[in-house]
Amino acid sequence: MLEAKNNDELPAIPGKRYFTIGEVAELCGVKPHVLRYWEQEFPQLKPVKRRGNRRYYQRQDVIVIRQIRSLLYEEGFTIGGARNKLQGEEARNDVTHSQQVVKQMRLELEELLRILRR
Amino acid sequence: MLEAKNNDELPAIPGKRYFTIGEVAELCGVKPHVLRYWEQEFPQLKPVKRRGNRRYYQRQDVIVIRQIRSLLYEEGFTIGGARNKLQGEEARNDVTHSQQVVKQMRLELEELLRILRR
DNA sequence: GCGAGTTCGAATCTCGCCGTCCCGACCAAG
DNA sequence: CTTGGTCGGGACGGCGAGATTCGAACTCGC
Repeated sequence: MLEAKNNDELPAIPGKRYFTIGEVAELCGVKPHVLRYWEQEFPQLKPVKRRGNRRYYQRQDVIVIRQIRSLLYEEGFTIGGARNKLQGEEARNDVTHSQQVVKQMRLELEELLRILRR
Repeated sequence: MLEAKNNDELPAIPGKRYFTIGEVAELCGVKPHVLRYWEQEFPQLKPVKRRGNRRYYQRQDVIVIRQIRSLLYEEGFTIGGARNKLQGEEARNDVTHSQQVVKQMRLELEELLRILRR
């Protein structure tokens, strides 16, 4: 399991469509049971569920989880505060969200560049 | 004692120089023992003390306390989070930073384009 | 300068947020 | 079919953020 880290140090999100809870846990540095708990606390976190109620997270979910993580562990919000903040955050001029998007985009571009150079 | 309220509904700060802890408690809707507790938690909160270690708050202190109150009870920060936010709350020009990032990205994209054209 | 009310700090107590642990059962990939 | 990941749910726990209690020291109106 990943150490508790700054959000910036988390790995790029691989280019696949779906992730299991364990993969997301690795990607976000948050344990699976915490992910299940957050799911109860954040209405905006709703992974697809399939047979046996297994969760399948998409890239967007991973980004949301990283946002939550950042609000809780870096900015120092309570869960309620983070929930409200996320809620009222349809606003795309939110800085941390933009940063996330920009960062993710750059990572993908870099990977693309690597592929192109072969 | 004042009800738990939105910060906006708190009374105006009277035009005097010094306030006792009880007055500040009224003015801010926060109990005296909480004010003493916050004093341990927020280095930026340092009322003058006089004979018998009695606290005398100035208008500036009242304003700081209302900020803390808002961060904790309205925005949903933890004490640590509120402390950091108060701390780093200066000359924080996020907009220019984002612009910086976007500009950097465009440069990278242009380079990518150049590579693709070869 | 007297007495009612306020404030002092330190220690102790409370409560619920935010997980943690454990469980037997279920599921997916090799 | 085996192995290891995942399921929900209930019991458990640390600790963050106050709340309470105390006797003593102080302030202020009269």
